[in-house]
Amino acid sequence: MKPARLHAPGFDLKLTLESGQVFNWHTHDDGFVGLIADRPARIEQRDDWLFIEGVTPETVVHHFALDHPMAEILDSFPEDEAMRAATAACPGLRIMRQPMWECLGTFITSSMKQVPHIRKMSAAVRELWGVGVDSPWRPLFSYPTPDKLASASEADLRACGLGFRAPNLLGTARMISEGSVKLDQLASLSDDEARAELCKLPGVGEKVANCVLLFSCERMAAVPIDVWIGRVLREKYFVRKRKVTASRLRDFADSYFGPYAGYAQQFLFHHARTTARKKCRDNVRINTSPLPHVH
DNA sequence: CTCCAGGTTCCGG
DNA sequence: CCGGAACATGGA
Repeated sequence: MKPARLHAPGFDLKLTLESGQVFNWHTHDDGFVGLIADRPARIEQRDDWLFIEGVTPETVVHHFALDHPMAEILDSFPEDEAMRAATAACPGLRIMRQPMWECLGTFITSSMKQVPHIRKMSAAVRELWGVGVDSPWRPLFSYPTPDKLASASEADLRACGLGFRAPNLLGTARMISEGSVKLDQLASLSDDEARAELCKLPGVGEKVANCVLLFSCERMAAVPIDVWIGRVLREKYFVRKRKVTASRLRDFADSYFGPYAGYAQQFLFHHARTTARKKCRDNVRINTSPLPHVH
């Protein structure tokens, strides 16, 4: 496929790929390499232009949701200080359109893990049971199908470092494989119905279900509430309130942020994480600075 | 060595 | 309904 160029003003490839919604892209020189629908792709951004190899620009537009109405989305957010700071910090961040099964599988393994760990576990699962895809840039592996994964053993998955998540991923793969939950039927359900259906799967609770709805089902109102978002909501919207329960947070998130609440969540999430990392670096600097000697 | 990480599930008030 | 605890693993 011929290399192509795509004008993508207001889009930030690096920010989008490193915002914790997707775990299977690799840096390659000044660009990124990964699979889109099992086709190897290399994308590099220079200013407002994307340089694309391996797939069509149309594929990139769809996968990275370059067609999302960002002006309308930003306009729909509530006006408060936390949202203003978060949106200002995240220009160009898009919520991608991921394949459902892969999104579900990786987020099942995400519980109590940091992003780099999730990437590592996911890579191990791909390399053991996925299909190797020829790529000019680096070896790539598709995410194994439910059928393929269903044939693995729990011990196999534990060997990938999944720990207690192994039986969850395995059990979910088996249920999808048997057809007791049908992912391709979710589209016809309401948000609540689809969420309930996903929650039938082992290892899938509200948070993971909402990740799947938001990142792979175009349900822009779905708000995954993890520890980070929980912290942000408590600090910014429940100031000095005692004992804000999880269901209270969920009700608030569902009613306050509007039709694109999932986008609001992703901006708040990324902003919280980046400012926390900065704070962490500052602390390290302070702690490692030489102590004054007292004689 | 200790602490905690994009949670879920089960159990006892 | 709500709070606690167990659940593996690895990196800081």
